[in-house]
Order: sequence, then structure tokens, then C-alpha cells
Amino acid sequence: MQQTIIDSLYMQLKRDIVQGELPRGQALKQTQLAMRYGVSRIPIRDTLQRLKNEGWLSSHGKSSVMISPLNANDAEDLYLMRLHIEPMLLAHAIPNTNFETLGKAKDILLQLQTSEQRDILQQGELNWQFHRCLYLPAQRPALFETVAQLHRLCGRYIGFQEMKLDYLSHSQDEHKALLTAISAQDIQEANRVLSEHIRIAGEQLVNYLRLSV
Amino acid sequence: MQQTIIDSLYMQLKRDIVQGELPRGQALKQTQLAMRYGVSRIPIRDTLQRLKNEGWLSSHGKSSVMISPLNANDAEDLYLMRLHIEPMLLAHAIPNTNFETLGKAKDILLQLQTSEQRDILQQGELNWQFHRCLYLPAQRPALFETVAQLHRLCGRYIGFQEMKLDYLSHSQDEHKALLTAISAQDIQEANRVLSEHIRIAGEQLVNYLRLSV
DNA sequence: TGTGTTATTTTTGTATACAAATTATATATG
DNA sequence: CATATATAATTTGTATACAAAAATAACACA
Repeated sequence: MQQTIIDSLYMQLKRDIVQGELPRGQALKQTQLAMRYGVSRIPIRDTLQRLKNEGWLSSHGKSSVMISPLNANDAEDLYLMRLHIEPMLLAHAIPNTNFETLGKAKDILLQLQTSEQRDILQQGELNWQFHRCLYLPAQRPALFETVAQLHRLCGRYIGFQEMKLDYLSHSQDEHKALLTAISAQDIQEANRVLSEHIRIAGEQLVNYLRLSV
Repeated sequence: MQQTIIDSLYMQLKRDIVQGELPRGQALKQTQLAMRYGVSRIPIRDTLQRLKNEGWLSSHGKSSVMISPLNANDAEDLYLMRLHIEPMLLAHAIPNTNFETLGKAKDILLQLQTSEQRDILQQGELNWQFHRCLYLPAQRPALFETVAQLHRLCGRYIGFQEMKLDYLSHSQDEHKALLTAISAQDIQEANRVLSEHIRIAGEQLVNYLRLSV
């Protein structure tokens, strides 16, 4: 499918969901959204279907969608699945990793550091770009696509300014340790670091959700 | 979203893909499909997006889709992921499994036996219904949805009449053993059987794909 | 002959209009 | 007053029509 308009809608809707600009718990009306974003209902429907597939929206009644409620159990499961699957992908990737990939990953890491003031969605996107960059050399499309989908699903949960501080500082150290292990072609160590990285992030998120939501 | 027309399109397109009625390796034209199925392009687009999400279609060029080529690596990865994830879901489900669920599962198993002559897509669907039935009591939506998605992705690969004989005979025995273990609330044994079930099916499929495709 | 560029055709994306379905409201009935 | 039923309102689904983009063909030029 094409880009631009539907893609812009996609990002704007996500942003508005995170920032609480759209009604939660009730059906989202296609007409309202169409007016709000100045387009017809056709691209709205496409975007809704996409966001539903990515866990941001869920069914409401017989034929509408609503904003997915946040749920600690879901978050726990998502991170648990990542914990089981991502190391497999990384193990495939490491033998095929070249300097270009490592360089690209470092660049993204730098962006993450400098963009500390920026919005949380962009940080989530950069974080995924970093992981994605390291996984791509694996050349295992099915595995990769499932991991990508899990990250997209997690994206729904990374929208809390409150978590940002704690999360990002730890996260960057782990990212660097991961790069070091990959550079050394040390699959064992890389997967140990990655697993810890996912486990810690998951625990933090789940704790936060259990307390606050 | 609503049902009926889009859902019928969805099934018919899958059937036509399996039976080789649609051109492989080239872009599927929305207009052609619309004429073929006697509808406008709007529901066609919805269906294409859905099938793309479920792995039946992949991108072609900048804005079209084509039938996803079959790929032994992908199949291997899909079954590998199922092997890691489904036992977690089953472990959650077993403590909540009641007699109604067990009964329903047995009914589906019977249908699977009697429908041996029927088309392969229906058998794949019944197979999923069986597993789904056993997983539902877990009440872990995120885990469940990912497993469902993996089954949908596998569905693209279960379309070979040649595999039917070998596959189904083994499969049924394993299904029964799984039910027995669940009835006894034996999580360990149930997961052993389930893992074997997935491993064997995956191996058979991957072997077939490596030889023939 | 091969390559890059423009023009033409095809195909996809989107808006509008209408039909079908769902949801909400009002009314009747126990 | 609660519940069921019928009617009206809203909302979604789909067809048609048109605009934008992509793919293809034609052409010029080295």
C-alpha cells in the first residue's frame, strides 16, 4: 500500500491515543476522526484496521473499535514472549553482523541520547530502530516479523512520561553492553545481556502498571 | 468491522491462493480481483490488508501485493516460535480447564476425523479450533493473540494434499494424548506432548518444503 | 545496442454518495 | 417499574467517480 497520508494518520492517531486526546472506553466514530484529521473515512478505516492489528485498538460492540485498555498481564506476556524469541533472532544475526551494521546501531544510540527531551513515541521508535538494526542481518523474515510485531504491541505501553527517567538511563548502558558483546561475536554474552535488558524493562513496566492503572 | 462479505472474500481468496487459481510472483490487481469476486475495490483492499497481515500476501513493488512465496526457513521459524510460546499458554490454561472445554475439544476432534475427505483449509481451521479451545481458558489475551497469529501464519503453509495423509494420522493420536494429560491436570506431560506435536509437524513441513519447493 | 528521459497507460489512493447494519430511543405491555 | 418490541437515529460497509502515483512504453541520445 502507499505511504504519506495513511502513514501520517497512523502516527498522529498513535500520538493522540498516548496523549489522551481521544475518548477511552467508547467506540471511535469514523466520521468524527475523518473530520478531525481532515480526510475521508476510507483512509481512516485503513488506519483503524492497522492500529487494531498492532494492539492499539480493540473491538467495541459488533463493528467498531475502541482504544485498547492498558493491562499489566498483557504487558507481562509481551515481554515474556520477547524474552523467549528475541535471543533466537539475535543468535542468527551475530554471525552476519558487519561493521556497517554496528556503526548504524551506534548512530541510533547517539540519537537516543541526544533526544532525551523529545517525545516518548519518538524514543520508542528509536529504541526499536536500534534493535531492528541488530536483528536484520539474521535474514530470518518470519522470526523477524514476529519480533517486530511484539515491539509494535509493546509500543502501546511505552507512553508514560513517568517511566522515562528510570528506564532510559539503565537502557542505554545495556544497549552499549549489547553492542560490545556483538562486536566480540560472543553470542552467549550478547544473549545474556539482551535477556536481562528485556527482563528488566518488562519488570519495570509491569510494576508500574500494577501500581498505577 | 462487520462480517459476511469481507469474511467471505477472505476465505475465498485463501482458497484460491491454495489452489493456485491466482497468479504467483506478480502483483495482484485490485480491479481484477474486484471483477472476479463481483464486488468493488473497497472490500478487496480491506481483505488484501488482512491477508498481508496474516502472511498470505507480501509487498510487491511500491504499492501492490503478491502471493507470499513458500519458504522452508519461514516455516521452520514459525514452528520454532510455536514450540517456545504455546507451552506457556497451555500451562496457564490447564488449571482453568473445565469439563465443558474438554467436551468441546473432543467434539472438534471427532469432526476432524469424519472430515477426512474434506478440503485441507477446513481441516487446518478445525485443527486451530481444537488448539484454540484448549488455550482459551488461560485468559492471557496477549499470549493467546500471538499464538493465534502464529497459527494463521502457519495456515499459509498447510495447503498440500501430499502432506495430508502422514500428517493427520499422527496428529490425531497426539491430540488425544494431549487431552488425556490435560484431563489429569498434568502440565508437565501435557507440555511434553504438545511440544512433540509441534516439533513433529514442523519437521514434516520443513522437510517437505526443502524437497519440493 | 544500451541507457536515461519523457510521455502514456495502468493501477492504486481518496472523496463522495448511498445501502445495510447497528445502536439508541420511544412505546406498549405484563 | 421492568421488559420486550417496534421505530428512528446513527454508524458502518460498499459502490461509484475522480485524483495521485506507479509502472510501462516510446523515444532520444551516447
